[in-house]
Order: sequence, then C-alpha cells, then structure tokens
Amino acid sequence: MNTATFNIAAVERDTGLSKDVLRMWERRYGFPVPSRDNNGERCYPAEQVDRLRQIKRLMDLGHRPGKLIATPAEELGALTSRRSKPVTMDISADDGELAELLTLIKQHDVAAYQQAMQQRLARQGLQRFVQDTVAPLTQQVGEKWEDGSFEVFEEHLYTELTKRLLRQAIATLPGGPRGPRVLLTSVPEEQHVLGLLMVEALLALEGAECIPLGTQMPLLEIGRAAEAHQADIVALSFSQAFPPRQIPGLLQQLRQVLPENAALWAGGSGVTRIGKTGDAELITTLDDALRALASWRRQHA
Amino acid sequence: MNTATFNIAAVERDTGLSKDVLRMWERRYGFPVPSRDNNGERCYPAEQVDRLRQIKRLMDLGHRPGKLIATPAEELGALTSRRSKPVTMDISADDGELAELLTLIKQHDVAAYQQAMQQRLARQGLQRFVQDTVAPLTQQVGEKWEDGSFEVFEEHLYTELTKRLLRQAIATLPGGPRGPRVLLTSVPEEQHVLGLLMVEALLALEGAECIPLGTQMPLLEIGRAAEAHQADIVALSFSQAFPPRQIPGLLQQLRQVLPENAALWAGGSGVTRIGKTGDAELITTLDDALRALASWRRQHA
DNA sequence: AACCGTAATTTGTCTAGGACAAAACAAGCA
DNA sequence: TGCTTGTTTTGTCCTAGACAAATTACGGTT
Repeated sequence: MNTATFNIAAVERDTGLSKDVLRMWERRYGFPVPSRDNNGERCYPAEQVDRLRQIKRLMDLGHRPGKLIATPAEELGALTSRRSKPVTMDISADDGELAELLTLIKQHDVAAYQQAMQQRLARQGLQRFVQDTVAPLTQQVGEKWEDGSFEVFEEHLYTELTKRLLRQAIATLPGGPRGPRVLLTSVPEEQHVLGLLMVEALLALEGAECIPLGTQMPLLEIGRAAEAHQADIVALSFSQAFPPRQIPGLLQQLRQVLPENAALWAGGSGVTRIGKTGDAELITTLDDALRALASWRRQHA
Repeated sequence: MNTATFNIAAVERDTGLSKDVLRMWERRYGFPVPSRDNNGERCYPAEQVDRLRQIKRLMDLGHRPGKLIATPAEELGALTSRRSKPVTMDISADDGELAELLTLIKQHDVAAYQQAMQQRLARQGLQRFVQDTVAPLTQQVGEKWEDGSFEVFEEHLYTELTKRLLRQAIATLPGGPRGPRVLLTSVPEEQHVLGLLMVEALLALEGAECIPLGTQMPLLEIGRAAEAHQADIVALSFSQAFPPRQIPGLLQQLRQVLPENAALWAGGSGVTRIGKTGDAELITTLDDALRALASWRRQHA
C-alpha cells in the first residue's frame, strides 16, 4: 500500500526539511536519491521520507546531518538515547503517576486520560497542576517522542487533549484584571502553543489580563495588536525545534515594530540555546515568568 | 519605528508567499524591488511587506497577481468589495446580534465577548450554537478579514476565543461512544482548526467517538494513527486559503496509506472548489457532515 | 446570444550549480 | 581547565532557464 511517491514539495511539508536542504543533501551526501518522473522532477519513495523524518528528529536533538546520513540504520536505537543534557531531573515522588498518564496516552485511551487529568487538576489546583503535572509531562512526552517511543500522532493527541484541559481551566478563572495586560502569541512557523498556555494559566492566576492570540502572528501584526490592545507585555514562545539562528533577528525586528513602553518576553525551550539580547527578556522556566511578572509590577507600582 | 527591513525568509514567513514566487515576481512584474545588503541579498522594507500581504489577501479571494501588482494603491478599497459569490445569505433575524458580537471583537473586549458567547451557548444549546452562531460568525469574520475591516490579529483573537468555547463545550458532553470512531485532523500546512471543532461538536452530540489530533499531521502519520485508533472515519479539513491544486493529490496519497475499511472525509470551504474524487467523500457544509454520519451508520448497522 | 473547442497567456514550481556566512568543531596555547 | 584561532560543516541565498497547469481570449458553431 506504500507505493505512493512524494514530490519535493510534499517531502518538505511532511519532513520540515526545505527544498533547498533536500537538494543540497542530495548533492553533498548522496542522500536522499529520489527517482525522477517524466519531467525530470524528483520522486521520493515513502521509505526515504520516513528516514528523512527520522533524521530530522535526531537533528532537532542536536545531532549533525553529515554523521546521521553516514550511519546506515542502527542509528535509530543507538543515537537516540544520548542527549545533550541529562534532563530527567527528579520530579518528586509521583514520577510513577506521571508514567501512568503517559501509558494512557500510549494506549490511546482518550476518556481515561481526560478523567485522570481532571482528577489531578481538582486535587492539585491549577498552579501546581501546571508546574508539577503538565510541565514535566510535556517534557517527558517530548523525550519519548525524541527517542522514538512515542509516535508523532501520539504526541499530537497528548498536546490536543492537554490544551483543552488548560484552556478549560483558564476559562473558569475569575477575571480580576489588576495586573499588566499580557499579549501571548508566537511568530509564524512556530505553532507550539502548550508552553504559552502554561504561562497564561500562571499569569492569569496572578491576576494578569491575558490576551491569547493563538500562534503564527506576522511580526507587523504583533506590533499592531500590541498597540490596539495597549499591551504592557508581549510574550512569545519558541519551541525546541525552532531554528535558533533566526531568533535573535526576529526579536530585534519585533522590538522595532513594538511600542517603546511594551516589554518583550521570549520564552520556551527554544531560547535556552541563544545568548542574552538587549531586545527581549528571556524566560526559560515557568518560575522565570512569575519572577518577571513580579519584577514588572515592582517597576510599575 | 518602521525602519526594520526583512530578508526573503522573513517575508515568506510573514506573507505566505514562497521565496520562489517573490523572486519570480521581481523578475516578471518588477515588484517587489527590495534593496540589497552587503552580500547582495534582498532587503524588503516593511512597506513592501505590507503591500505583499494585501496582495496575498486579494489573491486568496480569487484575484490574479498580474493585475493586482499593476494597480497602484486604490486597489485596496476598490477590488475588495467584489467577490465570487454573494455569500451574505440571509442568516435569519438575529443578524443584528451577530453584528454585536463582531463589534465586541473589533473593540478587543475579551471579557464581554466571552460572556456574550457563553450566554448564547447556554440559550441555544450546543447544536444550534454551532450552526446558527459559530458558523455564520466565522463566515462573517472571514469576510471582514477579506475586505480589510478586520486585522489579522483580530481574526486570530476571534479564532482563539471561539476555539476555547467550543472545546470547553465539547469537553462537557457525556461520552456515549456508540457511533463510529472519527479521527479529526488536517494535513501539514493547514492550520485552521475551527471547522474541525465545529464538526467535532456536532458529531460528538450525535454520540460519535471523536479523536482530535490537532492540525498539521504528516500523511504517513495519519495512516499510522488511523490504524492505531482503529478509526472508522478520517476527517480532514481544508480552509479557503489552502491551495486547491494540491488537494486531489493529497487525498489520493492519503487514500493509499489508509486502511481499506476506513472512510475518508474531506471538508471545509477549501473543497468546494475541487471536483468529485473517488478517494474521499467531500463535505462542504455542516449538514453534510451529519448526513454523512447518518449514512455511515446505515451502512454499518 | 449562448456554447464549445482550441490557442495564447499567465503563473507557479521545479532544476542546476555557484557563492558565502554563520555555526560547530578541532587544535593550539596560556 | 579555559580561551583564542583556524578549519570544516551546513544552511540559505543567488541567477537564470524550462515547463506544465490553470486561466483567459478567440473564433466558429448552434
């Protein structure tokens, strides 16, 4: 059933590797080597697309394409275990409970997962739920995905269900708008929203007025939105997979189109890999966000 | 403050026009004509980026780039009014109430909008809320965006807030899994999710078991997910802006990676512009979805 | 006047290879 | 160990040509 072939645009869509990169790899490394159709255009077999996605996954982990392509096939299990940082920090004692939640996702048991999470939310309260459940769980799902024990669609399922929970929880918060107005969004190409939601939950709990604009806002539009909403803070999220090279330039451009008095926060695991910048405040953890909020309030008292 | 310039990648991100197209237009039409930096690379001023986005907007409406670029500036108000179909069908008598909701968004009054919508949901019930409020409202927001009276960020705000409402409503539905298992998602590059949520709400009301996977699933992953979840139906959404040319090919490829016995539904305003296909069932309205569900149930009784 | 098939045009995407800067790595030295 | 400098790796950008698919224009027919 997998006799379908992909043209270069389809491969770009499905792997996230640009056409330029695909052609360059073919020239440099001799992989992938698609066949050609009658017009001399590349036809990638599904098998190569799969391999490419696997390579992309490992690249997002910090590996380099030259090495990956050289390795034949045992790369899968071999390289997947070693990681840049030993991230598995001790997550208190309920590590086991988190594992249970992961198992429910892995079994595709939507209803049971939702129920378990609802219970947890009720038991812990929103703040601890975000910090002690959602954050580490997301971390672990990311790891599982990286090491191949979670499929892409399982990660999507987790993300979708968890998004719902958080949004629902946020909606039920009493809106006591005393704090700053915070505009939450992400730049185009950046579609991960979970981190943004976690921050929103924490900020809303602290009484900040959050304006969620979803993801993928063109830069000039972010500027307009900040002005229209008279935002005090513009909070952006960059995920692990976002090309770090682009971030400093983006922040600089954005700083130029934002009102002077609006603060710019850049958060998410994507910003841990870039250096300090004068254009934005870097938020690498959830606690950072709370600290930054407190700091803002001190300065505007 | 708008002295920032954009490189070609940034323009692609912000306008949705590919690098290839941007270079080709420069060659053919003489617009845009960016200046060059020290390395001979293109630097687009913000003003040209804005114009490009405007052109893109009109193109999605059915206009052709050659004409648009020839027109100097009065194109804005002039071309924007004429549309392919006179879509403003009569939406019963509460047209005025919808206009009120739109006004709240336009005024960026998050709290008031949420409250008004909550009330409406409580009053109408979920089914009528989806069909008589959310659907026409989304339609109108789309029109407002097309004719320029809604900014991008206002459309995003509407989308984000409405997504939350729908998800919240869906979450509170009793899960009586008697119907088919329906996997809801969209292909990569397609990020609009509101239509999917509306369908999910209606199907869930009818007792179908919905598995929401969010947007942007690679084709091969959709196949894996369908298998893993033993989905009876895979429902895809294509928005207005999705390039119609690609849809038939996508459906055909997808059909090849899906299990034989899984039905494939393709819905959204993006499919109204393509012809019939043997690969998928085309769903152009919300009623279509309900009809298709009933039909599926008859065939699998 | 409405319809239909063919020709011309418009438009997007693909191809090729070359160039270069930024990042990652390696090596040498304090 | 830590820092600086050179080398390799890697992605992105560039030009310029070709072609197919979609769209429009045109001429002939009913």
